[in-house]
Amino acid sequence: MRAVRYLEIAGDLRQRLAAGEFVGGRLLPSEAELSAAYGASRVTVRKALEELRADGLLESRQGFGWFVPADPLQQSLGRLGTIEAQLAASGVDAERRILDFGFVKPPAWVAAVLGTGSLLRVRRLNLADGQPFARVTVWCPERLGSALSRDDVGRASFYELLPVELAGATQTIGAAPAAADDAELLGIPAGSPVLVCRRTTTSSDGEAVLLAEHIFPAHRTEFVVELPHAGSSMAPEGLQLTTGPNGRSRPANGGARA
Amino acid sequence: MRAVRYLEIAGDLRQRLAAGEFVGGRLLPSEAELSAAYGASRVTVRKALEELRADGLLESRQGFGWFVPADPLQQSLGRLGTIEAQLAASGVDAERRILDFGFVKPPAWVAAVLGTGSLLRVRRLNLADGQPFARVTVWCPERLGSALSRDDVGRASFYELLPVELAGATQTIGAAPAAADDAELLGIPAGSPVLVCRRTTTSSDGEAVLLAEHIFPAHRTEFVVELPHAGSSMAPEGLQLTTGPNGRSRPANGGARA
DNA sequence: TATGTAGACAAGTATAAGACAAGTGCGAGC
DNA sequence: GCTCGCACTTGTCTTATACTTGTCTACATA
Repeated sequence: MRAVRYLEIAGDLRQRLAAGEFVGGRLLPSEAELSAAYGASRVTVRKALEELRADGLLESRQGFGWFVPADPLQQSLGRLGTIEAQLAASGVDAERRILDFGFVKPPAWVAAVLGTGSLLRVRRLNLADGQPFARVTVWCPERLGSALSRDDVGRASFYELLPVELAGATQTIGAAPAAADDAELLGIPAGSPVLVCRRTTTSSDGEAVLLAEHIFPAHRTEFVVELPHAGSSMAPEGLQLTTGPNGRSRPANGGARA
Repeated sequence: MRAVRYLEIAGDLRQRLAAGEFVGGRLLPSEAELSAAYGASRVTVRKALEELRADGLLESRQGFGWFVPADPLQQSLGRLGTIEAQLAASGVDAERRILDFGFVKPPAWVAAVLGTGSLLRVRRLNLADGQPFARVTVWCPERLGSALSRDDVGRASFYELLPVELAGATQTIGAAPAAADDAELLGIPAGSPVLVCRRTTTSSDGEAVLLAEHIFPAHRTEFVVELPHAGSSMAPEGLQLTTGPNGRSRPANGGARA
């Protein structure tokens, strides 16, 4: 089993961080010192440090050093409001930038919902006030999507465009490490957490007609559910918690980083 | 009947993978090493590896190596049901292991909701069929919590225990990298994504009486929302998307390296 | 034809060693 | 008070070697 040096060092530093060795506003040893201590080059040590930075465990300032951030990843919670209200209040324009528009063969998990036929796939980046806000992929059967142009999907929502009556939807909310391309589009480090929301919309005749995947950067986004009556169950009404079938021990992101 | 070499190798690798020989954020032996070990050419070994890649068991990156993917398939979509129903149906026992029970001064974000007075804090680990399932922290005002014993909270839920009438709740669903201690409890690597659900429950007289934080490993958990009518908005009914104040400066170039 | 072997090459990654620019902290000197 | 320079830091780049996967061709064998 091969080992990767910088991941080893990152793991060791992670342990030392968890042990509280560096807390208290103190700086870590300099890259040069760490390099000597671990017997690795500065490039390698740096990669390990970048790894921890991507996890929000460390920060650095040029000319100063590496340190444990004062508030490691909390915040961004607290003040709440609807997205529409926020956007309207601050007068920002919600731009939709189409990244990709075309008919493709769906991957397995999409085919399981919409069928294996050719599907219209639209990938776009939603911007709020110029800031990337969400990476969206919409899948739609060719039968319905063939009437749509690239300009259509940039102007209006699929709900308004599709010539079918929509009945209901099922939405799943999960989390995952950001893929490299999504991370770049959203302006976040690869591997940092993103909220993944997949919604299957069905028409009034019970057929799945739309599958949308929204990917939000976790540090800027969260969902809020208002529950008029608190149920006795752990999961609130309207929400169902599902567990995956596997107890697979999730490996460290050996390659998930890039 | 002639044996097909690359299928033999694939089968052997499958066993070794199932035995957990390679998990853990490390790399498999290189194709050259496997080639020597199995006495087969690199092309043959490669075909075996590709076989496992097709099954989602392995991934590779050019110049890096083969590794067990961070995301063990999606699935778990489709099969829906409440957590209670699922647990009951599969006959697993949902154990609650109390980690911590005591009165403490709340951190700022809790004090903002429940006040700055001393609070009962219960930290526990929820297990489903022996597997860690969620790390839960419950905060409760001393006035209400002083009547509860450690055994009480291990046996029943707070909803059943509190002598007040509960009116409603607000739940936020977000994602974050796992803290080191949570990661250890849940059996996942530190920094990997977790779903963070915080629910504030209010009594019938409008006072916040309970604050619960559930932390789920993202790769095993996702929320499902059933939406009878599809709204025209991007965010489904009952869900509001909120953006944080975003004062936090994320590392500008964290993982932006391609 | 299907399968396997052997080899070569391109492209990407890991690591080392070094150089330089730019930012920070601090003390000497004014 | 103030500026200046020095020491030290991170940020970024180059050069180089070794190793890895990705892809291809040529050939052997049943």
